[in-house]
Parts: sequence; structure tokens; C-alpha cells
Amino acid sequence: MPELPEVEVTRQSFAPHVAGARVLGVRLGKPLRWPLGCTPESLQGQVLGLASRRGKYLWLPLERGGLLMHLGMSGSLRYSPEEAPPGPHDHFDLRTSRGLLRLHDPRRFGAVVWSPSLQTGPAAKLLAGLGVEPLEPSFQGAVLHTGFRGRQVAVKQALLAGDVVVGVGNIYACEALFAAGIDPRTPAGRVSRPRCERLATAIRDTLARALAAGGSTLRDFRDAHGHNGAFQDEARVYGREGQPCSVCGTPIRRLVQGQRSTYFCPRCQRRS
DNA sequence: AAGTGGACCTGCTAGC
DNA sequence: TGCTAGCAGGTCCACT
Repeated sequence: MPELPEVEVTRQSFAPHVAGARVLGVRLGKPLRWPLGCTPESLQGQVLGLASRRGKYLWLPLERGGLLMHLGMSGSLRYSPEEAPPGPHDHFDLRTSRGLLRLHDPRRFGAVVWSPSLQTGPAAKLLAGLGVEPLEPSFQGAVLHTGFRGRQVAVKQALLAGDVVVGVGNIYACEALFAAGIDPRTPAGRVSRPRCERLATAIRDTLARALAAGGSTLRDFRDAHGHNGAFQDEARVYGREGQPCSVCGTPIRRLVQGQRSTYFCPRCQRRS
């Protein structure tokens, strides 16, 4: 579900509401991807800081360490000023002096992990090896060109791998490659420097537009206040197999790369 | 080292 | 109507 825009929309929608709040209690539902790594009681009484984001991870600082959160495929964080009874897929509740922060995650690929800091413990391990933030000024075509050098894997899969640039998931990888006119099957190391520049621009623009639209709501994504995203309506290729390309009219094709669906226009997107 | 496939889970939909 | 196969926004890990 959540790629960078959805995670960032989530962060922006809850962070100000809980920053400075005190933890009153923690409720755990069914197990998530990893154990919490501390007792729920040990979080009690601590004051929350302002949440930040790295790739698709969220970091919620506490007085002692913090919580690294990931939404997996189906997770969403909801904030409500009032207590509310948990549903069957609500697997983590942070009750605070300023309201409830709740992770709703039917598939439970998401995670909430306590770490002593971002630079040590589980957070350091999970964040190690992540690529450049695509909305930072340092993200340029050269980052892609250098990162892709020598790699035989398809450029679509290289984007998803997250070790060159973070936050680009299945939807936005497809959309950005379409916008850049690059065939998703092109070996990453064969994407020329100028085309890496185009791709970097396309990634920035696609993510920024998705962010402005409140993310994509394909089935269940909502921000922390329950609002839908709207970017799914702006998708040019994702989920549009068989529909005419908005540029040339050629039917959009679907293929499978690394067990993930890729959507692309066989006419607009070229290998070189 | 880089690439591949399996694993983790539940819910929904299309098709028979 | 009811069952089943296939699919879904992620990413870690074991293996070649």
C-alpha cells in the first residue's frame, strides 16, 4: 500500500497532534512483522517528539529511544482525539494525553519496533543501506546513474529495491518510468545518463504530485484522519492493463517482474 | 556481489 | 450461490 507519498501524508496528518503528548498506555493486538522490542509499560509516561520519515519508515521519538514504524502493504495510522474500541485489524494502540494513535493493518506486514536511537539498535539495522531521499535536492540523475552502474537487473526492479533511491514503490515506479519514457525491462546499468536525469525528474514530479493529491487510495489507504488520497485517478499506467495509453492510444500492457505487476505503454516507453 | 524466489498475512474479486 | 485461484501499495532472508 503505502509508498513515500502515503507515508508522508500519514506523517503530516498525525505528527503535530501527538508531538508533546505523554504516553498513557500501549495496547498490542496480533503480532506484526517484528516484536515491539520493549515492554508496553516501559513506554508509559514518556513524552513524544515530532515524527519524522526515512523512506517508507516513520520515526516517532520518545524521551528514551523511539518507535520505528512501517505500514507494510496494508497498514494505516489513524489518529483520534477520543478513545475508540479496537477493531479486529487494529494491532497497535498508543494512548496519549492528546488522543489515540492506532495502527490498522489487516495483513500485518507492518511493524512497530522500539529502538534506542535511529543510529543504533534495530532502527540502524533496518535503515542501513537505504538510498537517497527522492524529494531532497541531492537527488539528481547522477544518483541513479551511479547507483545503477553495472547492474543487470531491470530498472523497474532496481527502483523498487530502494538501495539507490527510497520510497518508490510499485505504483510510482510504473508511473515514473512512463513519465520518463523508459521501458521497465531495460537493464538498470544500460539507462543512459540523460535518461537517468529524465527518470530522476519524473520520480520527483510523480511523488510530489501524489503528495499534493494526498496519496493514492487503491483499496484502504487513508491518512490519519481517515481521508482518501486522490492520486489513483491521475495514474497513467498503473492498474490500467488493456486501456488505451493517454498519449498514444496503444493498449497498456501488464507484465510480471520479480513477482510484482508492472504496467507500461509498449510504444511510449523504450529501452534506449 | 548480484540476482532470484520464498516467506510473512488477510481480504477481495473474477471466473467457473 | 458458492468455491477457488489469483491478486494486492513491502521487504527481509536464504540460497545460487
